[in-house]
Amino acid sequence: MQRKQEKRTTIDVVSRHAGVSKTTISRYLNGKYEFMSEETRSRIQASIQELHYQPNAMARSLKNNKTGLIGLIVGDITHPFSSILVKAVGDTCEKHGYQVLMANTDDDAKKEREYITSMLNRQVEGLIINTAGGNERFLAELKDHGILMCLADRRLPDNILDTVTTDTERVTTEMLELVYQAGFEQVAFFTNSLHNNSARQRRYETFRQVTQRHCQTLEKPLYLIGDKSGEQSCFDALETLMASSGGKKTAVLTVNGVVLLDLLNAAKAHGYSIPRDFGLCSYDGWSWAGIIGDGISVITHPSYEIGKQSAELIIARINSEDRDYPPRYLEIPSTIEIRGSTRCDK
Amino acid sequence: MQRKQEKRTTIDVVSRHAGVSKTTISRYLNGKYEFMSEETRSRIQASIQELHYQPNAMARSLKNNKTGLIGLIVGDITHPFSSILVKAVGDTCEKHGYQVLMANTDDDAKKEREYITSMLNRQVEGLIINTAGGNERFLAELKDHGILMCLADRRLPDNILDTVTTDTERVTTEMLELVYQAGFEQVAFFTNSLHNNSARQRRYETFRQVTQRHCQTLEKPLYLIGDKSGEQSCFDALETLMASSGGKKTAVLTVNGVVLLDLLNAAKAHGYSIPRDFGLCSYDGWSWAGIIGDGISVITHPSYEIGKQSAELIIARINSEDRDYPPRYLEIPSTIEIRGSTRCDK
DNA sequence: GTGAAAGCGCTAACAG
DNA sequence: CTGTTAGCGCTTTCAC
Repeated sequence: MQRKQEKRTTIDVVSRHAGVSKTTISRYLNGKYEFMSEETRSRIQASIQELHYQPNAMARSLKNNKTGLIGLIVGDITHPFSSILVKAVGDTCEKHGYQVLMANTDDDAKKEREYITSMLNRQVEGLIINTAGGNERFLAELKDHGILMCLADRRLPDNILDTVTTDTERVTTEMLELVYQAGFEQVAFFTNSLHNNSARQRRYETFRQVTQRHCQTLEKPLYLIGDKSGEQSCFDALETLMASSGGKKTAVLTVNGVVLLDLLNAAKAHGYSIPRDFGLCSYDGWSWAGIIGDGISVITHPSYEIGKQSAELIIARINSEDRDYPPRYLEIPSTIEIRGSTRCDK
Repeated sequence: MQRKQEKRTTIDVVSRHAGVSKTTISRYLNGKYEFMSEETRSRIQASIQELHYQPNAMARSLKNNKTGLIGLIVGDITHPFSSILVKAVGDTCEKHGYQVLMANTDDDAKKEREYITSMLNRQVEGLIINTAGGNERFLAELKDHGILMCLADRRLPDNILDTVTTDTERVTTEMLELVYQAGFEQVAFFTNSLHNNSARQRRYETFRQVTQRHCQTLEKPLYLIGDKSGEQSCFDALETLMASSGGKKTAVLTVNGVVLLDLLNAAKAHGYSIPRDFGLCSYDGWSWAGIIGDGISVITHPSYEIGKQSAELIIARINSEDRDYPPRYLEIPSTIEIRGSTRCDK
């Protein structure tokens, strides 16, 4: 048994086996049955079955200039948002006969550029990008070269590309208003680095605006938590916050599930109880948010829908006659779930 | 601006621009600098830069019969295990110059077959499969056709393929012994369907053996929770268990994080407190397990390592001279974290 | 209805 | 050192 490379059967072998030309086989493969007799057709079918023939997709792509491949670039596949996005994109692409080439950038702009380039060399027909940020110029150039792209979740200034994101401003405002209504007098914002991350920036910016309207007296509304060693810096930040709260009913909004987890650990370490010592709400409605204490109030990201719509947008553009129509911009609604963590007992 | 398809520059254009033949360009691309003068070399370099030339990877693959593509099939990308696996495979493949074609099967054997076939048509050089189960024959046939595969986490009978999994038997035994030592008198196993899932089967089988050794008196040690509507059936199962516990100190082992979450919800609904009313431990050391109550004792799956080793195995086989060497079988150690949920106060 | 032949973009003998 | 030539496996005119 020394097959090693075991060459797959090619169209040539099949054509010989069926006693017709490659052309006819090709026609058969592409469903152009009107160009052959009933008999030829069934003979070809038999040969293909017998030889277990499977056309080489690479060769096909080369000729057709159509690979049926869509590139998906995510910042952090480990994050639940990304994995749901991946699933949605996969499901949607499959429905349209596309397959997904995926890469994880660890939110590194350089890696992002490398993967995009590599995928383009593989002739992906379009790209769905959850961009790490910092590649504005690069992406703009690609667009000028006629590369088809759709941004998922994170935007670019001026929305020069198809974009699917959420109604962050609306849902953030609503959540904060609910917290104030519940009786909290001040709210702090815990986040990791805002650098190059348009989603977090939008969250913070809205927070800032709402906070201003409510005549915030809190001396330090923003707490930056290190991206990596979140636990310790979160522990310290919480201490600072509680020390300076001046007896006012205070709540915290965490920018995502990761920071939320850091904060919960910090609270536990400090011996704080929620919502007795401080109120809490967060983005990212991860499954466990409902069973911590009396439940954490959350803003849930429509991850699946973002992925689905991103795929639909890019496929629509690929299949469109005029691929240069103006960029589409979609905002998918997030949802709010109010639970025990934002109850305020005066 | 009506570029539409905007053809990319090809090797032909570059060769003309640089005033040399395609062959020389090709040599340049493949780093065979010894075959050209210093001058030619720099001229080519200049042309490539100027024209922004990027070789077409498809065409290259077709010629070389080497795509640099590895297929990754996961059962459920939404599950943290899978997303970490994907990350590990991606990282490792990148290190070796491979790229990942990924697909999610929803643990559906038919989808699995379809995706595998489609990937093979795209000439992936090897496959890493977290198999849904039920495709034993299909996979065995592929192997006979010389297809290179590595199984991740879930095994096949007889280990006919390269496989990377965990030392489930050891770690399960150890965890259960710790629970008995802590003072619990009986342990029940909560799981979703064992059908076609070798990982769950191994967990249950080990549980069963350990339970027998401890002269289990519990009338019903196994509780099957529906795969989908887990909450309700878990609620009922918990009720049954508590009703039949006969005053004995009882603990529960849940087969994964999903069932654990269902059980926690059920316990909350019933008003049970852990570990006062029953002890609890689980597979899947998800981040939140540490902050529920006094922490949940968990068995942590070495997901990243499984992915990494799977990729290493398949790449090793691809690059090997004799690709037919016997299958490798790797067991990566899981780890145990004991927390408050398995404390037993008599 | 069917096939011969050219070619997608690249690589690899083989000659010079 | 460099170029000519013949394909990789498939699709597509164009002719019979």
